Amino acid sequence: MTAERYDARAAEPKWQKAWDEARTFETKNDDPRPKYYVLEMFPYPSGRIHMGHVRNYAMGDVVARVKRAKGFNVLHPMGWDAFGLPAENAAIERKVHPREWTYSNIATMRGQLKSMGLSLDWSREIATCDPSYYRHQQKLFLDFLKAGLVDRKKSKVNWDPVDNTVLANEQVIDGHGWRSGAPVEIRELTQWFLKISDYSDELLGALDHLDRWPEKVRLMQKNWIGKSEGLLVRFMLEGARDNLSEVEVYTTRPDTLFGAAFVAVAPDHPIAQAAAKDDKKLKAFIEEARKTGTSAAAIETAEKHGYDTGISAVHPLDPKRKVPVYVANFILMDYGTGAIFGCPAHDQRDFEFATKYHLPIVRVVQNGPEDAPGVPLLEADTGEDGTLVNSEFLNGLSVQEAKDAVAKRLEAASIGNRPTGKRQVNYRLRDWGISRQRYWGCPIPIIHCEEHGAVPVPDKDLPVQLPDDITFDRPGNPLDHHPTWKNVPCPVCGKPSRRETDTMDTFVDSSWYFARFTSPDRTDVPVDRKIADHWLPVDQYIGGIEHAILHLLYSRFFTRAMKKAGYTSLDEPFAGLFTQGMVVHETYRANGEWVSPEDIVITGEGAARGATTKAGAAVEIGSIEKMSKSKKNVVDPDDIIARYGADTARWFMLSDSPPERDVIWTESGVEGAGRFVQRLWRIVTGIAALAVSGKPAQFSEDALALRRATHAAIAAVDENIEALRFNVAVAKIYELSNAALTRLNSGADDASVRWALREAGETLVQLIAPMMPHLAEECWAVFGKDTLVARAPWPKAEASLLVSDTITLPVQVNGKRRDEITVPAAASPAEIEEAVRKLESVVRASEGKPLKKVIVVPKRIVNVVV
RNA sequence: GCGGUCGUGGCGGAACUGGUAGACGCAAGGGACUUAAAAUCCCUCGCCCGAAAGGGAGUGUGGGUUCGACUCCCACCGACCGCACCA
Repeated sequence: MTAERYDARAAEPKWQKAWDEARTFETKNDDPRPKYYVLEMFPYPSGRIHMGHVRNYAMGDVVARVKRAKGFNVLHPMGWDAFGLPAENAAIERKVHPREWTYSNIATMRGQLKSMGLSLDWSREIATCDPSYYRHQQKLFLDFLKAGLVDRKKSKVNWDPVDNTVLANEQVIDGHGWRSGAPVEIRELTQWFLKISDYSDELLGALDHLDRWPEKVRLMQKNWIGKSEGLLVRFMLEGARDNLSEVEVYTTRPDTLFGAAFVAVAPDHPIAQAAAKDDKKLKAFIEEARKTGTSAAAIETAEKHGYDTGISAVHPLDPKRKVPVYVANFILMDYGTGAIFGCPAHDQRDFEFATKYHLPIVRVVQNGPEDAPGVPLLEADTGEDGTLVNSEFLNGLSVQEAKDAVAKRLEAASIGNRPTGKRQVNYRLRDWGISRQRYWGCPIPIIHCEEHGAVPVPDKDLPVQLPDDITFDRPGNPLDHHPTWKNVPCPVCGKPSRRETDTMDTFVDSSWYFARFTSPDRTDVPVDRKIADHWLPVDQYIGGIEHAILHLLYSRFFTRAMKKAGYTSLDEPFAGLFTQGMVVHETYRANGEWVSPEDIVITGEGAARGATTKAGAAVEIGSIEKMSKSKKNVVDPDDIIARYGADTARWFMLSDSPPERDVIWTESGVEGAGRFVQRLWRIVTGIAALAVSGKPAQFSEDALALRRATHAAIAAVDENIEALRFNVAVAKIYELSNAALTRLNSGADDASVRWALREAGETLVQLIAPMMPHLAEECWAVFGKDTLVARAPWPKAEASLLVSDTITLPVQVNGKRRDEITVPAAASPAEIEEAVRKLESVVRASEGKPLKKVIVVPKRIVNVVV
């Protein structure tokens, strides 16, 4: 047996070179085998890869390698989500050109990814900041424009005052910019929009068929789209100026119409605006409401305020009833009609409002005697179970019946030739504003002419390239400050015109890259339709949960838009989605300063667990958090790869924690993974040293036991990898390696044992190959193979070795395990019962009393009831 | 507030559709080898009683269904995540 240690540092580059030279992972589009497209979310080239990338790409690589071994033609590409703000920040802070900064980061990170030994087809690499990519994106934009999927409109936008740009609704989190974290302000700008809301219902409905997506993500998207079914209701007004004779409200609870206590409109509603013309107080109120609408702090504490306009609204079901019209700060102008009727008894906001302004609170839905009309409500009753009361012709109906009855009655009634009510479905999802006032993004290919308006850049002039000579010496968009770039003739009339200086939201870049990977060599079109239709959808997409809404929803829309524009034939880009957890690490502080894990020593365990710095100072162990530079709890993949090798890093990322949960990075965990690499190496070199001849006709009992372990491991590892339960697959590999090592250490005089050991060894190598590919190749060579294990077919479990002649069943007495019994596998339940009744432990436990019942569950368990 | 996910040893976690709870790894303890250390190998390792054999309770808490519950149902407690004036 060799005592040499496995040298990852020497072996890993060697095998990476071997794969490269054999073009092992380059994929041909015309390969006749069934296709399988594995994709991990491509990285932003921030500078260096982090452990999260290692985990993400290790998982994807396991899937890619296993599918390849199973005979699929696997597409597993990599690229760069390369436009974005950090490049501009680097330009400002360090005077580096965004392009230079980005490409140098890409070079570094490409090198790091290559050192991981991922089975990627690098010949398909793309970077979204490259004109060879974004020219097609500009073409797509223009085709979407033709297809009626683009809109240009003035709108209130979320303005990020730190990044100096517009954000989509999805990019505002708790009133703060998703990247800068700055409180978002509201501004009015003319913006380009992609009409994602045209697809609201389809994007919602199709979620039901995405059965290989996490339930959680589907639910988040469903809530985001926010479908509601309701009724538009017209209220006639008395006392409004500017000929505003009515207000239309939107409601999902028309059944509660007889509980209406007021009508409220948004501060920006025309009625509010008109009323404010000769009401200074109202004007001030509206100003105030606007302010609180934008400041993030106010949103949290937001108290409901209203202003009585003095206008009356006539109840549409009973003209004798009149309710006051308020302007209220909690009404949103861009949802529904910007106006509501308030029913305090059955809506919590309306309840608070009515309480504050002493408006009547009348219950109209009753569910049980405790809801009697005389009993005052302490809060709104928002339940939809119950029966209508106090509601004239609706009395006695259920909520659903009443909704229908009101809708029918109002649809039939009309004022001025228009029906008083109209059913309407509303969505929370708004159109996707894609204009960004930034330099480092895809230019929007439009030229503004005074005469001809927004004119598309002709195809022959694409791409509209970003100019290189730009400066970042003043705030705002460098494209707008550029002396010449934006001055171009109108494509229609040739008169001096102005180029659009906004660039596209970078989420546009990532909304179709998966399609571009299918034919990245086509310079003439964004995608080759036939090839894209062949490869798409992505069979397995893997990435972080943080993209549950933004990226995934945009991509689903974009895929439909591409279909409409004639580029592909599919609706859904990702058939299978897996969201992996983060890599987290303990945090440490000494004297109020964050301390890096490298600089501390852990002492004790359990409650006594503590830490000191290497210099001996007391260290406070903090919470476990996502690795971040600011908390110094970062472990650099390069260091780990240099010290242990890529295989160890990959193995550790796949072990222990379920892939969808966070994994805690620990020093001892990596060491354990490193030990396993050496142990496997010893097992393999030990087995390889044994003399083996042909497959024996007879196996000894020991040999057979090992063979059973081998084939059970194949079955279990396969099953768990298919289900993406990498941690369990790893455990099953440990079991087989333990069995093999034990066998090896207790001697192998028997030829059939040696054969079984050899089988176990080779199987082990194949099973680890998707996770630790370099070690596997080295071991494969030790076994004398002159082929790559990366090209070897996936092992198959022999069915005959997965079953045995006898089985051991646990025996319970009254549900407690008391004994076990070994019976022939073919034994009938009656025979088993017979044998169990005679068991000494059963006789003892029953104390001579007759057995009430014996339950035999075939192949599982026997339970005796005494 | 609404919606969701999850609570299992010192730690990460496993347990197929209701059928031996704690696989596997980490940490810990003991031993072998060594001049010594590292590496490696062997043994022990959830809790309580017991020298052992064996026994008892046990998967956040309380109840229920079942021959049998980590798994299903009800209520509660806790952690995490998402949404949050969407009419």
